[in-house]
Amino acid sequence: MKHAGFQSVIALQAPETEESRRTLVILTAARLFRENGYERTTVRELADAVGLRSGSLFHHFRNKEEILVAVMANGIQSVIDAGRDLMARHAGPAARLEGLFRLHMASLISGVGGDAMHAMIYEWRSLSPSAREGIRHLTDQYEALWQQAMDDAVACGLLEGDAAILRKQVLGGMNFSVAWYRPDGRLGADALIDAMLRAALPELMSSRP
Amino acid sequence: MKHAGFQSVIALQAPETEESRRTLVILTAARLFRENGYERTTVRELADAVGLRSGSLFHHFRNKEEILVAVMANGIQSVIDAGRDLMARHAGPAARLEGLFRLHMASLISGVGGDAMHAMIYEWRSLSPSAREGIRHLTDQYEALWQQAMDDAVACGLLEGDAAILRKQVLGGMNFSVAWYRPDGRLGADALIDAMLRAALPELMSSRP
DNA sequence: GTCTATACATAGATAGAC
DNA sequence: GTCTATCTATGTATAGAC
Repeated sequence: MKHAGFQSVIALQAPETEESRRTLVILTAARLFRENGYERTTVRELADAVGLRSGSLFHHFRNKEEILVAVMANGIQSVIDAGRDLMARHAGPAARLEGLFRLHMASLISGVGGDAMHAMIYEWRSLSPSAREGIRHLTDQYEALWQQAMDDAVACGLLEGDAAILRKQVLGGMNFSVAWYRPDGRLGADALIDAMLRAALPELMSSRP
Repeated sequence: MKHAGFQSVIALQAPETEESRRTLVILTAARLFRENGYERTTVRELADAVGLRSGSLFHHFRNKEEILVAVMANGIQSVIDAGRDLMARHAGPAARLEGLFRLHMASLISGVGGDAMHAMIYEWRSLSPSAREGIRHLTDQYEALWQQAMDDAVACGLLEGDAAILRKQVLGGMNFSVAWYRPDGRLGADALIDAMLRAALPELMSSRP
């Protein structure tokens, strides 16, 4: 089969910039990693899924690990950005905590963001020590947002206990939902987020119906 | 290097039954899977770690997946057994919930049980559909224990909300601790379990110091 | 920037001697 | 029950033409 000719036609219709092609690979990789896991996803499968031959991937990425790093960095960075925006728009500890919670759950459930979060949760052991350090730097920033919100909530009496452990428990409970939540199950996305919020942080909801 | 002679000496000192050798492989595999992940652990590494040549493993297990299944089934079964024993010894919803919580955390933190739990959490996607079904049958039994305790706690007013979601949130928060807990960190094992219990189920602790 | 072709390593698994 | 030896397949990554 001739692939070059096919590619030319596509190029005429929608010229791909270097950046958009790279992004397509990253988003597709995130989806495949979620479906089959990083180790069981081959570069050939990924190449097929984006309409390339396997060798061509290595023009965009030095190796397979660099793709995983890009998937993770891409995903966590967008949640950090949204989280900072949220912290800037809301002042009270209750509103901030609830906002971060809903943002995190929405990221996990949504297709694009969820794929990247899934990789963050399940595939970090496949990173080399140096790559792990780079991703760690990003997750630290995200956790700092949560830590601040938790500290404020404890300081004003909204929550009780060890703020760091509370943060771990709440985030862990959310993250694990990627292992069991099914969009076609008993709860839809919105109902799930509400129910999870009530379960994890009932203090936030006690003044509501 | 001659291996047969070495094996003979060992056999004279400590004759290994079929069962104990199989158990050694399972426990060693659990540890290696935790350290390096199932996909990145080779049958050669596992064989080396138990003092065998790679081909010999396939006398005890049909294939690599069967080892993973044995690791998981072994681990979850021991927690189920301990959980049922606990439910039989305690009657009240509060004592049962706290008991299940401490049992689960202790299993996660302990070396042997923790390795198997780690595999349950991280490697279930490496199972074939049929193997996944078999393991699912076991996890269903374990979750049923929790569901019963949660239902009772909600029924008697100890907890509020959706019992199934509460269970998912609490178990998820615990399970995720394998990703961040370090025994040499700020909290020792006992302090961690107490802090996690306060964070996840503060209702159980409100009547205590 | 993509393709074709392939190098090179390593994986899981098997056969048969002992 | 374990070893030695090996098959076979599949993986990542590279080289060079276009």
